[in-house]
Amino acid sequence: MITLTEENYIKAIYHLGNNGANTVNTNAIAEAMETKASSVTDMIKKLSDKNYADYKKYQGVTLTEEGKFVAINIIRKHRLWEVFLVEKLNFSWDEVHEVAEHLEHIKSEKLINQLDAFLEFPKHDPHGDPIPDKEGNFQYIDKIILAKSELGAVYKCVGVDDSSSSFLKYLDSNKIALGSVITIKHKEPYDNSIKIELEDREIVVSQNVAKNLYVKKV
Amino acid sequence: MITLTEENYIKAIYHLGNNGANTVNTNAIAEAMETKASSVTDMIKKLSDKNYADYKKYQGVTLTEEGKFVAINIIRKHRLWEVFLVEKLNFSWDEVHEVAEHLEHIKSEKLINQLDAFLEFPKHDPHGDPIPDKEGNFQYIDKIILAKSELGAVYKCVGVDDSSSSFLKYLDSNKIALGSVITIKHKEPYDNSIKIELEDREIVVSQNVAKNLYVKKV
DNA sequence: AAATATTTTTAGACAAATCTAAATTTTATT
DNA sequence: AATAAAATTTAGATTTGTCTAAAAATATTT
Ligand SMILES: [Mn+2]
Ligand SMILES: [Mn+2]
Ligand SMILES: [Mn+2]
Ligand SMILES: [Mn+2]
Repeated sequence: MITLTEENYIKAIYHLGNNGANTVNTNAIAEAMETKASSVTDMIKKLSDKNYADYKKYQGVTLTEEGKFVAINIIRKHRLWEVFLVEKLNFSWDEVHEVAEHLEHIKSEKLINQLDAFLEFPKHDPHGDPIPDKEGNFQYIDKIILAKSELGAVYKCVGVDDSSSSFLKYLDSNKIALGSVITIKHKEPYDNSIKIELEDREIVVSQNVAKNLYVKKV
Repeated sequence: MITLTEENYIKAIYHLGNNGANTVNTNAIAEAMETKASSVTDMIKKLSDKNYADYKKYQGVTLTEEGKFVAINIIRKHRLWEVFLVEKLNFSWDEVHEVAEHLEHIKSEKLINQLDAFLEFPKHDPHGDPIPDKEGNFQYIDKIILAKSELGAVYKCVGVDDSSSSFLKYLDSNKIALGSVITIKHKEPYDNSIKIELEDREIVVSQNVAKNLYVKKV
């Protein structure tokens, strides 16, 4: 039996360690989970005992294959629920994360696989992140951050790195959505802001925005 | 803040006390929750401290108005999720209860109200039980158990008292569903079994079945 | 009404997840 | 290489929900 808390730690370790690739520090986990380092140490030991993580004192932690599988499954559930909330229940993309944070812990294979089918097997969540399939497979999109775009080139918006409500609301108010096609009109060296063309209008976005919006060449 | 465990106790007290009307005993709660009487006493004290229940030592417990409101809200969520699972995710009516037991604790007003709208404001769950609206209002159907039916009269099946998987599967295998119309052909005094006519066929159901199936005169 | 049985509560302990404060190890700086 | 700083772990408490065993209150029999 795996507890809700254990699941949240495993997911945090997975994300912090670049999809389970790198070792993760105690303090990084503590910050992500909004808890204290001592609590993290205790939990890491437990995850290690239960074979979800490899851990050597003072050396950080990595997920085992079993741990990665758990993480991917929670992420699958999280993202499918987000799609459901947006597509079927009229949530906006800045409202879904918090609710999905709870729904992701509901344990029923049938529930999640039927939900997947009901949503017609979506490949991406409302923020552009890939949704793993039943077996845990998923592909990354070949995307870059807007900050690294080339002058004059044409891109499509495909994801966000920052899923905070304030950033998503900023995009909404500027009518930038996933799928929007943009042209790079000017890259300002002084403050790294970027002027982009969007359908009928041109807007200037800050470096901050440019670093958190993923685009793909079209 | 109300915990998941507190919610489950409140719901149990509500159901055991006939929708919050009667006093409920410690042992009855212990049996329903599959826990020990001593644990129940502790929890009752807490619910009383938090003003969800009225409690006098050795005298049993009743829900306060606040407690009843909490109970009705959990029941609303439970039953809406059951409808969702059957209508949208192709669950059968004997599979939904267990999953709904978990989904009922997800805390989001918007989620449940949008789900209600998405399902087009259903009035009954898959077992024929009424679904409270946003304000907590709901009506009972004017129903009786099949055991109390009159010879020769025509009834419609409108609900079940026993939602156990085995009973529901029994009904499925005998093609008895909510909405089925039946005629009472014979009431056997010896073992209280009842012969009923259903569309094209006649079957005999035991007293056990007759006591757990709700019907309404048509 | 006294004795017995049943129900309920209390006392004390335990596991899970957290915290603070102190101790230890590792890393960075002089 | 020694010292200072930062990160991590340990020790000991706390809260929530549970348990067993014993005590107390209530209900049932005789
Ligand atoms: Mn999310
Ligand atoms: Mn979560
Ligand atoms: Mn149910
Ligand atoms: Mn429940």
